[in-house]
Amino acid sequence: MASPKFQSLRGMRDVMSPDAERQRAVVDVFADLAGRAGYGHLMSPILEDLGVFLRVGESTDVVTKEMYDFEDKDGQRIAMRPELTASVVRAFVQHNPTNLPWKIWYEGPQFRHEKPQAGRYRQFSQVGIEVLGSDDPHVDVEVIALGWRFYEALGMRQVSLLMNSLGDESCRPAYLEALTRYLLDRRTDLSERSQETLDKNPLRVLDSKRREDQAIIAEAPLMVDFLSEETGEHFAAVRAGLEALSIPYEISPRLVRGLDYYTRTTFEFASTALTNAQNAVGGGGRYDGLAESLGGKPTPGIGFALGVDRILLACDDEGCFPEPATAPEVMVLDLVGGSEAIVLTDQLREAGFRADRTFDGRSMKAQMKVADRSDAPWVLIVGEDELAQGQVTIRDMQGDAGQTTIDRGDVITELKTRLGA
RNA sequence: GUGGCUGUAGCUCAGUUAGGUAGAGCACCGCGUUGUGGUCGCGGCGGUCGCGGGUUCAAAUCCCGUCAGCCACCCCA
Repeated sequence: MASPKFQSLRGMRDVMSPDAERQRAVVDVFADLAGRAGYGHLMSPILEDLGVFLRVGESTDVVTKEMYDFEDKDGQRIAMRPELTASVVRAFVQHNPTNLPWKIWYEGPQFRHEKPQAGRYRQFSQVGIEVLGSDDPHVDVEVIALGWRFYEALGMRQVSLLMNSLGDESCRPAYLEALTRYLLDRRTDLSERSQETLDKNPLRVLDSKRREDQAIIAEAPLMVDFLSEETGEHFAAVRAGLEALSIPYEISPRLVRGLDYYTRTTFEFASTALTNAQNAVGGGGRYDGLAESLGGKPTPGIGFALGVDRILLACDDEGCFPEPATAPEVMVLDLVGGSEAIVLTDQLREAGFRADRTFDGRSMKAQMKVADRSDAPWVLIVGEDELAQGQVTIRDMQGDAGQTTIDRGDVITELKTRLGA
């Protein structure tokens, strides 16, 4: 009886070598950039109390329709995090750090029960930063600039930065009223879907891509025309900062982000190298009311999340950020069995070399093929003659040095010399 | 969640139109050197044709269902 075969769940995949090394390298680049900019690392749990996310978006699909949630063995309502900002703010409120602004970076998997597609997975990975405790527009600039520099560091060139301000409580209500009135007047001309959206969150009608909505959206009142003096100045200061850094951006007055908590500065990074609908490689914004809604003191905050999986797809299209090399520096061939090869390989690794070896006592020809495929530049051959003489043969696999037999005790220094040259 | 396209060896795919009982290239293994890779030659392993059911003397091929991937919508990273 054959046992049933299993496969990974829908929308979830095994990232295998060398893609996995590449993904980790992306995170390493980000960690370095964020660390040098004064951001500490936060590793928060993948599971949170369901309430953490219910607070952040009653009209967002991410929270209302796509969340993996369940009751655990104690009967507690648990969610697998669909995003990380809410977790970070929960951690901020819980630990109440006193040295503000609190700047952290993070990385890790998130879960959304969506219909999968290239660049859209049910388990996906993001890197991001959050800053809590300051509403200085220069914080906005720093955050956005860090995202921009990150794409640059990966070699991405086909990224555009879209900027908008969603206003705050001083001006958004007036705008919402104007927008709602405008849309209600044209309600029956809107798509069915948009009519539903209109009832829940009029702002979101603006990012409909349905044809029948486009004419109405094009004429709709814009938030940027309703910004209060203070909010308008804040936005202008952010823009001036980006200009001072020569970071190109585009004002996108209909940019509305999916999470409800955004206020004032919002932005999105879109890849023009990605031809499918999933072309957003990052996004973020301010959420000045979120800490309070999670039980903390009123605290301004801003951050972004960048999609690692989509970034790598964009890198494939742009031909940038290749997989890191994983080849060993030296391969050990074992023609004699016994313990000589395991000891030699262990010593090489202890000495700091990337060292691998062959197994299974196959023919020398077969072992040479394995060594060749490994791309190791040097091969060490442990054969009967060598063993008897206390020697090892070193062979050049890529250059024209051929092979020579050296004393067993000289292997480490000899390899250092050859790899150093 | 809605609609559409696709699913044959580890990988990329042909074969599906006109049902007759499975192929190529690459990869892998072995031989050509009784201790030597990359090129070349020869040989070989490998598939319940996504899965389940139906029609038929006969199904990779036709029908139904189901699962998965992809595309658009939606959503968003």
